[in-house]
Amino acid sequence: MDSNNKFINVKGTRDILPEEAVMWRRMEEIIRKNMENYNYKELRLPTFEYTELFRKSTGEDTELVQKQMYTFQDKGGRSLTLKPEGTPPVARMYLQYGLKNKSPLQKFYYIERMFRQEKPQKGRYREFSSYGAEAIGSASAETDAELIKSALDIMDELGIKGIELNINSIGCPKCRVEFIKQLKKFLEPKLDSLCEDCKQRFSTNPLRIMDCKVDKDKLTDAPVPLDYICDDCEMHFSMLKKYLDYLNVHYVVNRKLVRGLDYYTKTVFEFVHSKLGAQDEVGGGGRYDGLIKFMGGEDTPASGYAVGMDRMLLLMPEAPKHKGIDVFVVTLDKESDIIGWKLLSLLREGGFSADKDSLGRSMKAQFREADRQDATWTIIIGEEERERGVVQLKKMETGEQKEVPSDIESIKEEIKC
RNA sequence: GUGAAUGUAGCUCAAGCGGUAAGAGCGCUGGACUGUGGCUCCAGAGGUUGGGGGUUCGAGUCCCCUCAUUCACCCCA
Repeated sequence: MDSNNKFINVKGTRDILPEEAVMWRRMEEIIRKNMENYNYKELRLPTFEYTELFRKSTGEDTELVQKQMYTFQDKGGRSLTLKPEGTPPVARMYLQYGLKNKSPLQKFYYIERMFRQEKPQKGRYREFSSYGAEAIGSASAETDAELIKSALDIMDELGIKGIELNINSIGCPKCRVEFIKQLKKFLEPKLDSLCEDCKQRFSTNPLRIMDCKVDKDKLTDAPVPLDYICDDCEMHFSMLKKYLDYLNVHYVVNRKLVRGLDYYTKTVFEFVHSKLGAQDEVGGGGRYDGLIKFMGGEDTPASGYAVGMDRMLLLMPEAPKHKGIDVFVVTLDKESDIIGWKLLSLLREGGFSADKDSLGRSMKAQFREADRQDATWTIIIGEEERERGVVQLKKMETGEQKEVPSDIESIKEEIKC
């Protein structure tokens, strides 16, 4: 409640009113259609998971786990967390149900609400929606390119222009050891001049220092992962670029791109758009070859991404109008109102969207309502019509009106075209 | 978590240096047109100016606190 003692929505949550809901539905339909064209199967995730799942898989040292999770204890004393991202639950489901046994490559997508307790601002909410895609079982750069292309297809079909794709490779655990050694060597002499966060990261997660905005001037000459990646990773990255070229996908290699979650290996990428302000990332993802094994499964390569739907919505062109209803029934007296009420039900049964006044309003007001509802037809029933067993059928756009027998079949015949 | 800006009708916004029932447009309701929507005209409803405290003869306006929103930092979708 606010201080005016009225109920309002919780900070960081959003109410979606009918006009905007039309946009959301369209977005969801386009996501589903495209992901299924790519043969990804829909998964529906629980709203909350054991806190351990995220602590372990997302990474103890990540910003997300340290300060953004909605964690609570249930009455059984379990520590639970509202899911802040989709990849760990998907990986858990993959393992829990032994899905590798169905086929060595499993491809999933989901459309879900996520929860992170951050200070809200443009494009950043505490409850937000994202869709994601995960391909578990393929080590090929072909799969990375396929994932990237699926996101671009969706944004394209939504009418979003001006998306930029950044890609990079952060190497595998093997080559990262050498890179981190070099990075630390470079940073050590400057350590005192770095910001507080970076001083902390130096020991916990030096990779993250690379995309620090405060210290970026001091880092222009810092080593980047690409300089140290092994032959295998190098090969993977050049294959990725080749596959993207095959698809005519335009990309920028951003050598400083790293991601905030611990499980990424090799390929990382993000989609950005300048219109979004500070939160310019529409979506991002990468390869996470170590995660499945780390979570107790067999050594299984995997790759995936997530896109912020709230942010996509900000980029979508103007809202298509809510479709109007087919028929609005106008009645002029009490007895006609009963007839109209029964007719209304028959129209709905017959597959037409239809409505009538239920507030006892004047005829003029009923017509105004019909207009507001953008009704294609109006059916008028009054004393005269009742006595003669007819109704007036008016086409709202032209104002033409004709008399039709009052049985439902005759009416349906007239309005179906 | 830190910083800045902003809170006036359902929405978008007015209200000189503090000055005497807080206004407009849109929307809503009704009427002009007593059985026909949109256009036009007329009328009406709707506000403790986010909340609390203070200064003052007097506060929407100035000060303090608080809450909310927005944008940015940070981080990410």
